[in-house]
Amino acid sequence: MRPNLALCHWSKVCWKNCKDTCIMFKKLDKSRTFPEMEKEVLVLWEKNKTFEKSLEQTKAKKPFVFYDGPPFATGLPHYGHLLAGTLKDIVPRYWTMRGRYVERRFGWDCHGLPIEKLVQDELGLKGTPEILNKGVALFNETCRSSVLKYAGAWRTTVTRMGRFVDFNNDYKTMDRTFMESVWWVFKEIWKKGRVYKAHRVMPYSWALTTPLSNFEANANYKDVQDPSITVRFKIKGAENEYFLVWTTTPWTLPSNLALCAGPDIDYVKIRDTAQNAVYYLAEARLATHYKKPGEYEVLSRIKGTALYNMAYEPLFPYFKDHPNAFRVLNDPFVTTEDGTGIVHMAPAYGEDDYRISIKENIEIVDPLDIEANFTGMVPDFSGQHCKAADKAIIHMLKSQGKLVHQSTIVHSYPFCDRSDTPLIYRAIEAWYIRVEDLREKLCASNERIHWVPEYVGSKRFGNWLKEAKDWNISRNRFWGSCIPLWICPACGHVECIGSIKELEALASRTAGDLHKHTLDPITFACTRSGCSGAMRRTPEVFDCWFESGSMPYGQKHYPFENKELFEQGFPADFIAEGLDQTRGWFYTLLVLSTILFEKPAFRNVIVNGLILAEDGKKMSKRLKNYPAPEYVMETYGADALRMYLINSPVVRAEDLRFSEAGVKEILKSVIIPLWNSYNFFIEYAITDGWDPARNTVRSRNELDRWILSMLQSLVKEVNAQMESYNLYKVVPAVVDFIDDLTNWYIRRSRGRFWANVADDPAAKNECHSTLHTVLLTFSKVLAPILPFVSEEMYQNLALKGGPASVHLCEYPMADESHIDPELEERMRLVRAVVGIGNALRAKHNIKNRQPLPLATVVMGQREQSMVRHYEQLIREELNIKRIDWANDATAIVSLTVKPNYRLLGKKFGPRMKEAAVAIAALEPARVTELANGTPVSILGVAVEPGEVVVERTSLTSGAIESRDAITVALDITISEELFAESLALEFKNRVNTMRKEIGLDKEDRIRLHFETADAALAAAIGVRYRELVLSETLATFLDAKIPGSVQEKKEYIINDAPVKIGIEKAQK
RNA sequence: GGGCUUGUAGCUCAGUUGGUUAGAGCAUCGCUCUGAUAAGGCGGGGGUCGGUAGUUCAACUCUACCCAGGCCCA
Repeated sequence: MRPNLALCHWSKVCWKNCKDTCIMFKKLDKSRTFPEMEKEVLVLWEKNKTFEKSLEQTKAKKPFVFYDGPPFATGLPHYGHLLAGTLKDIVPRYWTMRGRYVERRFGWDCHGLPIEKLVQDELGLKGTPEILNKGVALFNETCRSSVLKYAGAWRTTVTRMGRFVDFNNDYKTMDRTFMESVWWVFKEIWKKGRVYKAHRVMPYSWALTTPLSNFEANANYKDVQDPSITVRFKIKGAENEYFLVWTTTPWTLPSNLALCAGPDIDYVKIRDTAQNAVYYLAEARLATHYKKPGEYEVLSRIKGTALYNMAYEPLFPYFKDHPNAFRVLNDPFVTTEDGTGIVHMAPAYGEDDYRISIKENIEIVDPLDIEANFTGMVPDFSGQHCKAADKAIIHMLKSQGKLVHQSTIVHSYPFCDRSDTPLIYRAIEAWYIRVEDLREKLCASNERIHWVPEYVGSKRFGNWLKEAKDWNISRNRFWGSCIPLWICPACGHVECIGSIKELEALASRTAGDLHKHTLDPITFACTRSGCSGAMRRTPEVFDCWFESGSMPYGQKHYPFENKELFEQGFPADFIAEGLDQTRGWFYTLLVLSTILFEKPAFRNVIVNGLILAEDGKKMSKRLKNYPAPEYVMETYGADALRMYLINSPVVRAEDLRFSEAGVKEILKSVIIPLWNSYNFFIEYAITDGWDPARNTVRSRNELDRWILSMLQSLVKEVNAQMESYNLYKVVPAVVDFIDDLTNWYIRRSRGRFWANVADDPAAKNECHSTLHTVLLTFSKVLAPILPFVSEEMYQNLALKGGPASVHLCEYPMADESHIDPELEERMRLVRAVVGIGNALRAKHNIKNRQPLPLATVVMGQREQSMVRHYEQLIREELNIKRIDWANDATAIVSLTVKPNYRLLGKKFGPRMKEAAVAIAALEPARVTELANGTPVSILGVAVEPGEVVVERTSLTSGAIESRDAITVALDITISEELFAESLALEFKNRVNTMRKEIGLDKEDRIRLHFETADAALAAAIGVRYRELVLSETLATFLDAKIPGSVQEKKEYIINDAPVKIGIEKAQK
């Protein structure tokens, strides 16, 4: 890594006697961008097999189990995936460095509607009949070959993000081993008697010939015009009396089997004067149906309960002999918001219809085929599509005098998201897992999970679990794991298969692929003795959430392989997914693990929020309202993107408006300053030929000890936050540390780095050692979050013979012996004093280069004793000749006291206001006493100094400012001498600027020439501060004349006067 | 409609068990520094803490209702 060896600059003073050569650091290439650097690091990892090595070297260590929630690879990864990927990288990297074995297998979700829909489009197949017609084999094989179409692109992007994850040893939900484990899971549940078959009314797409989940049905509501008709049902045994019933789905009327009234609703029996008929309807609905009071006459009033069991004549003859049908039922779901208060029930086509009818022992009838055409059960409309039959049905009712009113209604109606056809609600036979009786156990499992943020687990997820519903696990589709139930058509016996071996034994043949088209042909003799039927598999496939929830078992092919390995590593230590998985993966993992093992499947989970576009809308390719991830990574780098993401509210499950400026900001506030510090160190280490083997770590210098203390405090803090999965608390701590490092430690240490080695080799070694230690440790601290820049730094900073990558290092643990809280406090005070001084200069418009004669610093005795030691430092920072220390500021400031409400509020309670007035009114002498530590009595209660806030206001208009308990006063009188010094410093600044501009190396000696008409300036430079100028500009010669032979000439302005400067490089 | 959640400066966000001058970064304006710099420092302006009502000596914080956004569910 470091090919360039150079002469050891330390050879004269080197106590290790390395004499001729030292290993040098690699000089930084300033033309290289961060993305370019990152790509080189990727090549390095690839070449050195860094990820593989990190696994290898921890193989024997305690596992830290991570489950990767599998994404669909039917599209390219977006920011949501990158965010999840970042979390899934940072935590495992961290624990790897903490010495745990973290297997990371990438997972692919291969089954389900997204891919089926794509393939349907690709093959031009509209619905189930066309798929069956073309052949399930062709369809499924096309799915198989298409599902990983984007896998390559995923791998590229995920790798570019820096994620260490195993793509070679990945898992796919379509793997035969995975699918076999799914069978095992299902059979375990079957054996526990939790599987049952039932009807359920669900949204149904006739175009796709499949039921949809409510969620899918909600995705596409449209305003449509539908018929709105009121029909009359003739009451049995009464002449000319009818129930009035309203519907917007006339096609369900042929399947009508009952009516329903609300038990507590008031109904009226009226005579319709125009039609001369008697009608029953809800009293509350009268006004809607009859505009004028004269149109009807009320005969009697009755409760809904009185209508119960009244029989009526069927509208249509198709099911006239249906048992228990054609009577009025009661249920509180009926409202009087619309219609007539009497609801028509077609049990196959409405959720309430179904529920109430089943309770009343009315079996459903469903005279529609899979494409929703009427079958021969309804001969009048046979072959007509249900929606198309509306007109003919209305026509027939009208001609038979059963239609009372006809109009249309515009309402919001769900459509199939994929085919854009209206959905119908329809009873579908499906397989269920009983979950409702498990609610308590689910909650108990959930108690054992550490959620970040906490509320997602306790509130959102907890509430959901309390109302868990039985789980419909079957889908009438093709490309999925098959439900392993074989049913005998002769006797109805059901056999659940839990492994390939079981199936092969029963079928006396080998079973290959486990997908529908290869599995369904496998039949076997009924296992019930005496039955000669041939058992066939039930046609449904699993809900793919069942597979996702089976992932812990499937990826390990448990229990067929890896039995012990799995059991040791279950539950997983960590998963991370989006908030939208509350009802998805989080739920299915928990349900299955609770049924199987009465445990959660994971111990810790970070839930991330949604990433929106900067305009607050969803990211949309069409709207182009967000920058492409590739562009962001190639412009700012993956490190910047990673840190931006984890420093945002998304890691607390809140939304993030993605902002390119935010990524740039991370670069500016973290990565660039870090890089500059690193560059600073390298420059001087190279200049001095400093060898990291010489690192002493401990230093006598207070500034060194301070930054080392701050470093160890940071390490402690970062570990604490990482251990509790609070990733969002890490970046602010890091940013603070970078500020300490660059704006205090390095700035204050420049002089030491610039000094000659020979002057004090030990001191020089201490500052190199310190900064080296800080940067090397810091690179390890940052490694999980900024894997690239930390690697780049590590490669250059690390000692030979150590781990080959920062990602193979042990994570730093806080060395408490370096932490010195008092030192940290002292430095905080020093920086406060300097801060006030700088603020005063700014306020009075005095440049830092203008030396000032005196600063008076007023602070408490204890604080003063902590800070006085740093007088030299403060003088340099503030460019002040002398500091006077004082602890009584009464001459320059006035004191006012205010109560510390938090403390005194408890003491005074309701008398607080009174007390506040009394405290404010204290006489100056008392205030001073109090400020100096003497308690005072307020309203008869002793008030301690700590219970009040003392505020200082300057008495004079001079340069005085107070913050907290510190007051600084600057003497801003500028003597002729100080002014001359400022001129010299200005000149020095111009020369050094010029040195840089003309490309001189910082060690080059120069011959310096200048010309100016300003006599004071010329005197300051050439005479009074001649030595200062010479040494500060590395000049060997200084003359107030520029000979014509000088090539480099420039003109500058100092204090309004033009100055010409000429520089020649001096011979060594 | 229900559960959860968010609303604080132009933008992105902090804000302890309620405690009185509501903070930071960015942006903006002014000043300034620079022999590590893709830089840095100091200062100014900028807020009825989504709204209303209540509890309290005291509310950004607690309660109720309302408004707006989000996720999940119906």
